[in-house]
Amino acid sequence: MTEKQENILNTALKLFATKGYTNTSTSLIAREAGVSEGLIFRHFGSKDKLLDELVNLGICDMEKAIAPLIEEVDPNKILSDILDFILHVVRNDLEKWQLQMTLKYQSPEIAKKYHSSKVIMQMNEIIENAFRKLNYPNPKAETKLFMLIIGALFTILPNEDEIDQESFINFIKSKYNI
Amino acid sequence: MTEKQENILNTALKLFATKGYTNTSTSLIAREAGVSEGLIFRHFGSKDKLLDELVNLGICDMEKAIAPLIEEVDPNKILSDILDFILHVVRNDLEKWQLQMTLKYQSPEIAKKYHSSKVIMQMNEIIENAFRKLNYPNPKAETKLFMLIIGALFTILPNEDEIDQESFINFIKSKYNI
DNA sequence: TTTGCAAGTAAGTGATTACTCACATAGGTA
DNA sequence: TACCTATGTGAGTAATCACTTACTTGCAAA
Repeated sequence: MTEKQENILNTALKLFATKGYTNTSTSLIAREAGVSEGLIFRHFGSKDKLLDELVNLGICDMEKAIAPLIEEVDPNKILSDILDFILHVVRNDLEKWQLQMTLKYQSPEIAKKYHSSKVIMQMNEIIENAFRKLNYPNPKAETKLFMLIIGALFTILPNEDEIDQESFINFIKSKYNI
Repeated sequence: MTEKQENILNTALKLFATKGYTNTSTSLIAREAGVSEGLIFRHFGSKDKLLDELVNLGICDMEKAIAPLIEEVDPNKILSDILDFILHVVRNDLEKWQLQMTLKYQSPEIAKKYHSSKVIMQMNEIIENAFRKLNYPNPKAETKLFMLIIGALFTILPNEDEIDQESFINFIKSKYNI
């Protein structure tokens, strides 16, 4: 992985996440990344495959992020950690994760691949297990709602100031008694 | 409003909602609507203004939809009716409402206009008032969460079968004791 | 030293984009 | 009848799109 390759990936990630996939041209990516447009196609083949590559990298990041949760036994800590993680991401790593979360509006086919990936299934399992341990009557639906809330947080939190972000996360925690 | 004008509006609404704004060309709209491409610009000026027009019509629909809620006094009925309305929309009028709900991924500027429109503020008020009547300790945050859930439902419900749709809505109702 | 190959570029390609313009057609009014 | 205006069209426009091609450059192995 050369420096220019990384430039392309970082730039594309930023632009896809902020402007959207179809709204971002390959010529703009090249210009912002400081490379010739042809290089994008030399390394990644097509604009589609470039997005695909970013999603794959996102899946890797996701795997690293949930790794500590797999061994965690306290269900309350699991839910709490996830919400803290969201807050951390929105403040520090937004672009990287926003792309994954808004993927369904960028490219439905690639989104499908992502949402049926092993990590997402694993994430589901971890959360469902937590709700089961906590004796929630309907852990499956509870998980679906929790995942829905997490995803939507990425679309509203970035527009709020830090205080509101934190107090809203704390409010959600209180709804789950954590 | 001539028949061809309405064709353009209906077709654009369908395509913007399903394919996305930037992914829908004016030539495709014209072809699907059975009119010449020039007519779109004669009547609406630009692709942007066409979207704007659709959003304005959406705001009108929204006003009609929440009108009955303004006079409703039972807070539980308000929340319940809103969730039922979501279910009804997803099943019968999806395209029309999906555009509004996914607007932030289509055109951030126009989305801003929509989300700061009078109707949305009113909707917020109605829900917040309901939570206040029900003595929820934090009605403002509760409203934000409720709106967040409603918005996100438009992105996940359409992919599920009718039984799952209904049971998930009922699950959410049960979370609010309705 | 020579060879070979990956990295990188500049200048293209045809297709498609949003949009314009000259013109045709109809229906109502003076 | 003559004229006007709104509705509508088809063939354009320049710009931009994703992508290709012919061509360097730099570096490492033979």
